[in-house]
Amino acid sequence: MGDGAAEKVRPRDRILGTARDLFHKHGIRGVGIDAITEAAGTNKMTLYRHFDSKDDLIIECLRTVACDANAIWNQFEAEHPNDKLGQLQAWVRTVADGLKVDGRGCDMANAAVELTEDDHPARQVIKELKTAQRDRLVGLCRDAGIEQAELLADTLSLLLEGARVSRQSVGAEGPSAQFVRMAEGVIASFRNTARA
Amino acid sequence: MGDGAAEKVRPRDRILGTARDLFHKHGIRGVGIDAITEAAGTNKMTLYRHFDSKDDLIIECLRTVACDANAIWNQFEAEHPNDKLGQLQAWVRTVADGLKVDGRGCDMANAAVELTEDDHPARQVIKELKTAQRDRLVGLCRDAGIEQAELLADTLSLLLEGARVSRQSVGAEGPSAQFVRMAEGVIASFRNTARA
DNA sequence: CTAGGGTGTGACCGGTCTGTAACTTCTGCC
DNA sequence: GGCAGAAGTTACAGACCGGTCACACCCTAG
Repeated sequence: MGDGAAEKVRPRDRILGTARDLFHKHGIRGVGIDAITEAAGTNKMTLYRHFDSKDDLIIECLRTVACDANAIWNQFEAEHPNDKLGQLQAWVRTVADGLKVDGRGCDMANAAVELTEDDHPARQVIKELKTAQRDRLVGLCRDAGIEQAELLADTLSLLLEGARVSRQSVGAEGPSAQFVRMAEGVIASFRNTARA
Repeated sequence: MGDGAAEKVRPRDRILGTARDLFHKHGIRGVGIDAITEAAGTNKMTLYRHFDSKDDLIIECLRTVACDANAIWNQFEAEHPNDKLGQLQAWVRTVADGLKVDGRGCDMANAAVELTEDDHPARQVIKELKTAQRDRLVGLCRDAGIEQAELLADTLSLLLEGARVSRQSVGAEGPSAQFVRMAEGVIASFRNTARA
């Protein structure tokens, strides 16, 4: 029931999509393989034919998350061509909207919290993808003409990461509600600092 | 073996201490009751005689974490009497040291990430205790003569929260390494803002 | 000495978890 | 139409989970 047109999607992609959704909502450790296959309208054997293990599925999910994030970055560039500062402001706005809409934070960060084993295969993937995101933000800040681009990018990163986890701890009315004001203030502060 | 003097500690306190330690290291969902009782040198029945359930134990652990945090706050006051700005700087330094030493973040925030059920009994406790911490930081900022005390406190909160989760994602050499510089910069910026 | 409360022991329950095996059914392509 | 490969089904293995039970123990207070 209610499947309809979506049925044409390959089982692998259905599994990937629903797993990502369920992991996001209930946490990685809070979702079992059976729940994923059932929600994806398939079965356990098919899942294990496409993915070596749950860990493999987790990693593949994180990659699609990063892929979607990159698509949004590209959208910023398309909507504000040759306006790096506009792209940075779009980033702030978009990210702040996400904070209001979604109660759970960053899938990568959440995964890092949940998967506590130091040698978990997903850990290096998380580090890799998170670092790529940081690099992209640093590049944007640098292109926007900010002197201390790394420091601004890192500051914005921590503010965002903090806002997302704070939202999960104390809710949307907590400190995370001030994210836009903070981010814009920090950006303005860095733009005025030709001295330093 | 290796117990010795610590044997005089009551089972309840041993359970509480080791549970807190294991939860911190491996995450709440990553530690079973059996692992706790074994590490605490006791057994499951004794645990359940002192705590109604695992959820109850989790909540009690979080309370001791908050209690310890409050003790550190009191220490700041004792070491820098009548010097609110000194207390704020001590907070920054202490918190930054914690970032270097400990690879896992805030137990409350981690618990909020792990316990995804909206009505989980620990969630309201987390919210309550986190709010209390925020209030204390706001009070400190206000007493230090900062005009926009709430905004500064919230900014510092998000920076810290973000630094702790970033450390788990990309390691100690990532953005979290700049926490002190960011925090001091933000504080200085708020002190100079009598205008605004 | 004795009574009683706190503690330890081992078995057990029902449930869930990841992952596998053998077999059947469907689907797309020549 | 028929064939190969993908997908579905059922059952199962082995481990672990939170939680309970009946019972034996020990230590201390009276």
